[in-house]
Amino acid sequence: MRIATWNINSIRARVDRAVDFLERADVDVLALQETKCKPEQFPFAPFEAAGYEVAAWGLNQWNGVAIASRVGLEDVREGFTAQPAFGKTGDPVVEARALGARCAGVDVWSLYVPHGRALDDPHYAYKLEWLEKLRLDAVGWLEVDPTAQVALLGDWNVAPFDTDVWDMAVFEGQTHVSAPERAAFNSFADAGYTEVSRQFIPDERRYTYWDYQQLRFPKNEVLRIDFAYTSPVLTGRVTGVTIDRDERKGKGASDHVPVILDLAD
DNA sequence: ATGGTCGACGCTCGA
Repeated sequence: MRIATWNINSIRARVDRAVDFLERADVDVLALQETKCKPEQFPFAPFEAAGYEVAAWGLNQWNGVAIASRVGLEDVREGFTAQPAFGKTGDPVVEARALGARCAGVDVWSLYVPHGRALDDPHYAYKLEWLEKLRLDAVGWLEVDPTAQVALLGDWNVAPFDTDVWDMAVFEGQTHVSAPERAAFNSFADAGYTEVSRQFIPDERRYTYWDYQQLRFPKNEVLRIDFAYTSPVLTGRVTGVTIDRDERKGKGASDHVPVILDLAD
């Protein structure tokens, strides 16, 4: 089985790329982030024509997560327990940043971790709380069933190592590289999860995100921020991980590329 | 040529 994660940066702008990718890469389950639409706007038909069921959650033009599967899609969960809310003005809202579903016995989570914006921005505290609450849930699932097969897939908006950014000098005092963010990210490993993309691709300069600004793709000014944590039993099934850099090429590319996990049957 | 991006509910916001 192959499962993948991809921050698609608008599913409506890139549905053809998404379905082409599923077929070309022979992917069974795809976790999508930044779909940027409500379910009633989601282009389900091309996925269904290709043989995939889709669960989608979105509240407005921001955020949005979805899971496409051709191996079953059960027990869909919008958000996790105690997922924090955020609102710059007005009442805080639980944003569409986490969607879970069971696909062929694997609890797949599509995660779009808050960006943080700046170290002194309320969004940064929100990001840290969001990760902590997710960790508590992830720990709880393994307490209930230590053999649970859980995949925490998505855009984590954290660069865990200095070599995950093209130039640390540029990131001095910025989000994505701060010690609290890195500690929050690493706490999932303390909880028994393994970040398998690093395990299988330990090489430096294997990036997943090239900002559109400042010609960062041709200049290779990039980040590694898309990751896949797997629970112990699922980690034992992972036979390989691929970062599909080619998906950043050409007209109409997302600014992120897919990360693909191969699982033994 | 010393700049240069996208996507969305877009005269602006978020990444």
